[in-house]
Amino acid sequence: MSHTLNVRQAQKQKTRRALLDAALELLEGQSLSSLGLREVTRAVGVAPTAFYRHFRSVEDLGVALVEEALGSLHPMIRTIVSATGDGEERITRAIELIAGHVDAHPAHVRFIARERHGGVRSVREAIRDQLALFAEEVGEALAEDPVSAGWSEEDLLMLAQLYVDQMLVTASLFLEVPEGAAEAGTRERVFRVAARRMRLIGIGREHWLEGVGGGV
Amino acid sequence: MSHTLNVRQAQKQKTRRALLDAALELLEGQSLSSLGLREVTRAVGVAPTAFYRHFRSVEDLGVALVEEALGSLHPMIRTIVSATGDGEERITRAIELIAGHVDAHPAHVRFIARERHGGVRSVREAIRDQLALFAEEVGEALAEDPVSAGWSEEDLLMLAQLYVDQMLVTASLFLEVPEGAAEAGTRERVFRVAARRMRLIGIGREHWLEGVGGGV
DNA sequence: TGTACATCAGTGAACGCGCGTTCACTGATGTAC
DNA sequence: TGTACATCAGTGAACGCGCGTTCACTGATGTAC
Repeated sequence: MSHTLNVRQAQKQKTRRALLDAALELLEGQSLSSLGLREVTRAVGVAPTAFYRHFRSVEDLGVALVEEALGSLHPMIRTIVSATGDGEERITRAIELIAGHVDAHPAHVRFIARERHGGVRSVREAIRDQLALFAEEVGEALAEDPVSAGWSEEDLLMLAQLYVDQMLVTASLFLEVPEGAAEAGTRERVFRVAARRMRLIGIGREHWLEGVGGGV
Repeated sequence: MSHTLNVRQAQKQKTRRALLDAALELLEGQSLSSLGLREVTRAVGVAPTAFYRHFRSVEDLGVALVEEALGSLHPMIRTIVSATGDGEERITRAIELIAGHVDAHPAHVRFIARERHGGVRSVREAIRDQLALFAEEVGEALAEDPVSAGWSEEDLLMLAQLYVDQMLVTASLFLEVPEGAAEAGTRERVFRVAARRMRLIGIGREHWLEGVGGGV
């Protein structure tokens, strides 16, 4: 037993976590490309130089945050796509899950929405790649649904990407809901608009093959 | 005639334009929240202090860029929504217009995609407000289409927002198409995926009232 | 048209400040015997 | 268990640099007479 309860490694992990958490919090009010190394270490309470024991640069830390933020999203997607029930039930359940996820991890959602098109290339690419994996996974789940009988691979992937996109759009709409007295009303409105969008896409899905099946 | 050909004003406008153009170019590789005032003036070739003759701050310049970038988008949207022809023709034409817009104003498209969820509140709000106006306008245009007979105000606005969103998503996909030999193929693929998405939404639109009209 | 004064876009020096990175270090934790 | 040495996460001083902002200025353009 050489590495059980290694105090040194445990402490290092703790500092690393603190750096990631502090960065995520600081990023609620700015973009990654303007986040400073000293800003992060100051928030944690360690010397600036300690940063280099964990990350090469702030950009590097950003890539680590992508893994974390999209990692927390992954199980939710699996739950949504594997849900049973009729269309309307599934839509309601999916949006509830999204709203719950935004409540649980608002900083993760904000980070992904902001940096998906943000100013740091490596972070953009990491997000793009992860979302492509999500879409593939959703595509595979869709393929097993009887509604998808007769769909081409390409059409399924298109639909999957649309769903993943909608999920992010919906999540970032919930993020903008202000806290306070009027919150409930706005939140309800976001919920209804999101449900309508999902419903319209679902209807398009049901009738997709009607226009294609003709004498081609 | 007191203000015809005012040389002073013309010169001032020219410098202002140069500042906006330089900023837009610098923003291809970073976010507004990390863009420096000195960086912009250096690119233009004026003293840092000259900046203050035109903008209070970089944030202020950012808001001006929103007006400009979304201003260039506005006529395109009007053209798309007022187009005639059958569904498939209109989709093709719309995507061609979007691709053409991205070619003509890549920096505008990038700026909006990046700062829509970026780190500067006033710029986010300016973009949100302008896009809400676009959606309203598209909603009004949709209302006049016979296909929209029987649609509620709320449903029309939802569809309009979905179209505006898709337009931006499509534009930012074209933006990512690399230049060079393989460009044509990737561009073609973006075109096809975008067309499929529009088609699916269009099909959802055609059958929207079928599920609602029941005995409720 | 000519002159005397006003305006104001752009200048350039100066400021205090926080930045990222380097370096040799310290001292607690880990390891070998 | 005790001792002697190795490892390495975190320190703190120091660096050169570019930042945003202030200020009094200059000199071309505009205006009044």
